[in-house]
Formats: sequence, C-alpha cells, structure tokens
Amino acid sequence: MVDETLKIIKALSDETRLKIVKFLLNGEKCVCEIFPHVKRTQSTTSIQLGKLEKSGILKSRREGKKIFYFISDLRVCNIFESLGSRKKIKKCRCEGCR
Amino acid sequence: MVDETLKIIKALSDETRLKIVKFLLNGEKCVCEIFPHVKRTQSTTSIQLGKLEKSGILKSRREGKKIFYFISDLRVCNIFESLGSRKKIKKCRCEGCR
DNA sequence: CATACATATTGATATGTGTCAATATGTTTA
DNA sequence: TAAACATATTGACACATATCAATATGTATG
Repeated sequence: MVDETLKIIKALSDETRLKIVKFLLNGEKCVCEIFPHVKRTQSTTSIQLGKLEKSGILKSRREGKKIFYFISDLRVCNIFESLGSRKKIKKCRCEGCR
Repeated sequence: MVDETLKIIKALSDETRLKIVKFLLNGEKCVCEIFPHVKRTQSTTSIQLGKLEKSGILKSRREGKKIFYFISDLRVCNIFESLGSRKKIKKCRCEGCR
C-alpha cells in the first residue's frame, strides 16, 4: 500500500510532470501542444510523458501523426482536489470524471 | 499554485518520509519510535523529519527529553484518502482532523 | 555538575534523475 | 517511394538528494 501510493506520488513529484498533468485536467492534448506549454524540449517532454504513462497516470492514443495523452486515473484528479486546486476539472477522460 | 502543490508532493515523494507520515496518521510519535519503524538510522530519520517540518506537513513539540512529531496539514490526510488508503485516521492532530 | 539520554548536524559517498542535442522510428502525403 | 512531419530513444552531463558514521547540541537525573 505504501508502494502504490509512493508510485503515484513520485510520478507527480517533478515540475515538468506536474505541469503536464495539470494541463491535461482540461482534456487530452497532443505532444506538440504539451511541450511548448511546459517549456521543455520535445525529447524531455516525451520522456516525462513516458514515465507518467508507465506509472498508470496517463494513457495515449494515436490519431494520424499525432499522439494524444489523457489522464486515466481518477485518484490523480482527487489529489488535486485534496490540495485545494480550485480549478474545475472539465474534460478529464478518466473513468470517474467522464 | 503549481509551486505549493509541488512542495507538498515532493515532501511525500520519498519512501522514508512517506512511511513517517503514514505512521503519524495514528497520532503523534517521538523520534525514538519513528526511526525503528521506518528502519532507518536515527540521523537519517531526523533529517527527513526536518524536511517534513520545513515543508509545513509536520510540527513538533518537546516533552522532556523527547520530541514528538505530528501531522499539521489537513491536505496531507486528504491525499491519503484520495489515494484510496482505507486506513482509518484515528488521532491525527491536524486542524481538520481533531 | 557530571553523566546518560534524545535528537540534530556535519562530511563523505553513492545513486538517481532531469535535461538537452542528436538520432531513430513511425506515419502521412505528394 | 521519397520527403515531411510527429514522437520516441540514446548518450552525455550536471545536479540533487538519500544514506550513514561520527560528532555536536540540548535536556534531565543522580
């Protein structure tokens, strides 16, 4: 139980990754939208997206040349609510939110 | 808003610190109880307790020779609920819980 | 006041990881 | 199928940090 909790918290414990997840609270985005938003290189962003996906927080789908990422774990949304983020979650695609 | 969230998440993103905080969900503990529980050196434990206190998650009080640490931020308790920790929070001393 | 006890700090070390440029992979389009 | 586009991977590097043993600090007790 510590392990699973730690996995999720560690996945969010980096500025780039946290910004990505917060950005995705507005709905799915493709990589080409994400990396300018977080102000990181395309490669850096891709690496961090990979980690978020590996940890189970995000999922991705291909649409033509683009790949879209979206939040896939309700617990992540709950964490932001817990932390008093007043931002309304609009188009989160995770099971609990849609 | 990312900054404050990140601060809390980073504070919890280490196995030792996470174990400490989970342990303290049962109520305040002194250092001499904490470091055997997390299976770390007294010095290591003290360092991590210092970081948790600095981040605002914990507070401490002295009672004789011993120093007791306790959770002081409701958001931390909420995070564990968000993450589906079914453990009942019993004696948490943070504002929201007592 | 000297000693034992509880916790904090310091210095050294090892390990992890975030970042970027360059390159590779995969997909569409002309 | 060649070229353009979107994303992923690799290798190098710098930096952060978790850990421990040893020591220092602070508190009570005899």
